[in-house]
Amino acid sequence: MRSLAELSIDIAQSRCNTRNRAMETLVETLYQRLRLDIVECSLNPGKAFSEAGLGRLYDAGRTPVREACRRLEHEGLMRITPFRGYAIAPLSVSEFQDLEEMQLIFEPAAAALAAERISPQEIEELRALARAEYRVDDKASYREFIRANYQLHCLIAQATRNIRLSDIIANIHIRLMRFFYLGLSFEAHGHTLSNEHIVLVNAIAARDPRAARRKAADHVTRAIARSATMLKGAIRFGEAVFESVPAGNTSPVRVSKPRRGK
Amino acid sequence: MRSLAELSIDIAQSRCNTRNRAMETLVETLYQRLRLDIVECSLNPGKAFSEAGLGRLYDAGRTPVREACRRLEHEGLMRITPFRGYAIAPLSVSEFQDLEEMQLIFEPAAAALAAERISPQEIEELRALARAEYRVDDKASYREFIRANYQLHCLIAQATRNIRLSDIIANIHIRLMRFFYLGLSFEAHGHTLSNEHIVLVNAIAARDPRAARRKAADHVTRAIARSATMLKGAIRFGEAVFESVPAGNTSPVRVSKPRRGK
DNA sequence: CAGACGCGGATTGTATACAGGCTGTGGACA
DNA sequence: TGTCCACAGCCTGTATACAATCCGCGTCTG
Repeated sequence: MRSLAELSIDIAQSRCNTRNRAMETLVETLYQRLRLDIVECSLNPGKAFSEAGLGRLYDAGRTPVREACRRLEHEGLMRITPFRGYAIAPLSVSEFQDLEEMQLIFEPAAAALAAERISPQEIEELRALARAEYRVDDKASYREFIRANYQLHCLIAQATRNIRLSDIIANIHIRLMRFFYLGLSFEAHGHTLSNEHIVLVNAIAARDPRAARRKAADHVTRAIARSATMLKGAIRFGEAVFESVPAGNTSPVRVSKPRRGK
Repeated sequence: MRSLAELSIDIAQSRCNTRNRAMETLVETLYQRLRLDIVECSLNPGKAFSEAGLGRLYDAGRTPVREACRRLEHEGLMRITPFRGYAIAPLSVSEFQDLEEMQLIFEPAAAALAAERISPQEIEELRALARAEYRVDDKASYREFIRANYQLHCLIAQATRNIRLSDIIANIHIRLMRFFYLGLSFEAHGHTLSNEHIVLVNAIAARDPRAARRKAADHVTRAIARSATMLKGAIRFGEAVFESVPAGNTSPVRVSKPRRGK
């Protein structure tokens, strides 16, 4: 199994393809680290921060923090309130539903395009990724599976040869990963999903766009159905909080120390 | 006909819905102005700039320029090369094709969703926008039509009630507008498109998702077919340049004054 | 006691100073 | 004459200083 560091690289590599070189500037590294921590939920959704606070946490100045956070905001991972402060973007049921709705639109289309344009070696990579399963009780294998799932879908998106489309799909999956990392399991058994993946990859490998579209649609539809039942138990006040968060730090308002007595 | 100032507001209002208040900070105004100038191509595609140069142009410091440009880069309107400089994102045939491909995926789906969720008064707004036509020889009416077309499609996207999806569709149209502003006309006569819009809006107003999906698909398909023939005359070396650009300023490399003689 | 007002403190927005990187030019050398 | 190397200059990346903004609390007033 791969290490966490490699995972960071994996996620990093498949991000916005428009930027060519990476990991050379402070903003870039900070952005990568923050993104990983947000996606893996080591930074609790909804948690509030100040620029200086984040700077202390990640040992960086305010300027890089600002830039990295601006980028994360644009990707939906962070929320910025002008003159107020920063907060890790909270996870909500409505966001989850929006993302699933988009998946239902994008993924079948992407699969169809990929079936027409994918290269032989990409097909091999896809097959390898589709073989990934996980054991229900093994936390590590589950996290590994989340990564493989992400890579699989990103690879299909890349195979469309439409960079802009690929970026958008990758972003959707990045945002979805937070829900999975927080414990929203894909399902009770690890091989059903794997089977769906294999069927989808087969259709793409056969270069059959119509079949690929249908299989992808089936896959997403079933995933939505599965998560729907799971979400019910996790709803509090219309917002889904999948992990206990210290009450004082959930609100995106100012983080203020008690005023000093005179 | 509305003024240019109002157009600026129109475009501004329908941008990324995640940010609530606008036009209060320097970055925000600078961003809006830059965006408008890029979309309307008063800043030539491909033109290179330095932070200080842009700052002089728009009377702002380097920090706001940086932030605004970063945002524009993320939206595909600007290109940043680390340690090198900034350039207005060039227009390429491949970008145009990518955008159209995405339109073909998103618009029918959005139309179908909108048919289910749109409100009565939004339908009225849609009808008003769909009535817009343009006269072939009237530059002003053409620009007005571009704006109406943009608003129409954005309104449909908003009616999906999926903010993330709506943002993405709006971005696609913003990027497409540059091509139109540069002179890639929609077609020879102004009413064919209007007719397509009216048919589409009718399907949405009838709350018929299947019809809406089909009409939107037809609309986009025809638009692609129309633009395909027009593009042929505008291709130079694989990159489309629809307007004469001073040769010295097109390349995204460093803008450097000739070195001072000793 | 309720509501309005003003001040304090902390935080973000912006400008500016400093450091590091990249490119182009000019000269030295083969 | 062609190639390589080093320096100079400009530019971006980052840190820091100053200004503007907002919130909370205390106080004052009715």
